[in-house]
Amino acid sequence: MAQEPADHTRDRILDAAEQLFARRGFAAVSVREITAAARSNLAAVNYHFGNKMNLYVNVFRERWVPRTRRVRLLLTDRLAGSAVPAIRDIIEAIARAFLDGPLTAEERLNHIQLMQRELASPTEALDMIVNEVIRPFHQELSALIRPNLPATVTDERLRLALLSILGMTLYFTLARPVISRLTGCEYDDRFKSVLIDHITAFAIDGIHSLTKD
Amino acid sequence: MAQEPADHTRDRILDAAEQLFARRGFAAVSVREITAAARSNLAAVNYHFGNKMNLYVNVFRERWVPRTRRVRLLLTDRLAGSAVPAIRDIIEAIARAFLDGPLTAEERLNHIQLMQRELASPTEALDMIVNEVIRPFHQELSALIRPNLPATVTDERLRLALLSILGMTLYFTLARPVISRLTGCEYDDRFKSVLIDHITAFAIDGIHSLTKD
DNA sequence: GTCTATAGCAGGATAGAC
DNA sequence: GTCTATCCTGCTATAGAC
Repeated sequence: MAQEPADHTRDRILDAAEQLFARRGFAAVSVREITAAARSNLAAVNYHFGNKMNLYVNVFRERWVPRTRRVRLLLTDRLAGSAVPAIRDIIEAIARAFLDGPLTAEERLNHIQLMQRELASPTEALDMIVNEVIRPFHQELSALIRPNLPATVTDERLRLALLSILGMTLYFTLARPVISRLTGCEYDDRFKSVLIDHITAFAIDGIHSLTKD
Repeated sequence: MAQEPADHTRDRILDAAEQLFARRGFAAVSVREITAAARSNLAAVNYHFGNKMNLYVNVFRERWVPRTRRVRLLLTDRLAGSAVPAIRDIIEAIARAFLDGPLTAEERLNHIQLMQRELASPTEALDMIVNEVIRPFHQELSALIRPNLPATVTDERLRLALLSILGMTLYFTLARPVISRLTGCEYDDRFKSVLIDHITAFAIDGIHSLTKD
């Protein structure tokens, strides 16, 4: 709500807050740390956002949600070449978006960790992102996959399959601390492309289960 | 380290701490809350565990780890009927263990939420449970699945497939706040059995992808 | 819009009586 | 092993100068 000049302090606070909330969670991060990282004054959070919780919600509003728009546009652009994209291309695009998408490594990490923390401790931010981002995203993907399937497949089964694809992909991202320890693999370019290939192959055959019985 | 009588206060603190840490996370819970819930004195946490962090780690040591033993025994018992259990039975047993296993609903929720919080903010507890529980569990499951597959399937691909099955299953549990909002479904018995059937069918066909190319 | 200073409180931890 | 009382640090939030 600044008059006309860009409010730099406010932006720096949002950036610092996103990073810290993503890495360590709402309760573990203090306003002092955030303002120090943003090279601003302790009182700035209260001036610009009222209180700490409102800053947290605004990280989702002004950083998390806009970023999903970018990812989604790129994903649908990539699929826009054909009127009815093949299932293989849809699945690979999903996997790639989460593991190796248009975001920088740091943005992607922030994004996924914030999401994960909302799953663990839902706040009012979760209702917002489910309604504004996740639900439309699911509907869009369902509409893309639907023409590839026989009409006998129910909407519920399609939704479960889509959740499974997203689930596998997200798990390979969220469970990274465990998977790195288990496999000894860092998430470098080689391992990420192995994962994308694996997810695509596994899910294509998994989808076939929908067309049986 | 009590002399001979069972140390009841210590147990009540562990129970209360597990519940609170699982629901809201380490940083968001105070020692005061824990001791109040355990109907014990504020100083009891420091007396029995030294400090708050050590209490947290002991929740994993004395509650989380032993519980996995129970689940694992039951899972392998169920599969012990046949020398080479069919893939279908293995997958279904895995899905059932996480969604509808031998634990009470509250135990299962505590268990999964604690795991999720370690994924989001790893502590020394994560190294312990990866080494003592998760790695042996993966190895055991790999050994069960292996005889069902052609020898041409590499260990790495088998491991990725196993991670995918566990990933789907865990995702349907971890992402419950989102999935309930998206689908409007509560996780009642009907929905859980739908999920188990879906995961089993999807993963069986997904596994087929290993035997191609 | 930014700063200093501080109110006001909740947190973890401990000392020492019982 | 349990309790009370208390220390002291760190927190959020605000008042008010600039």
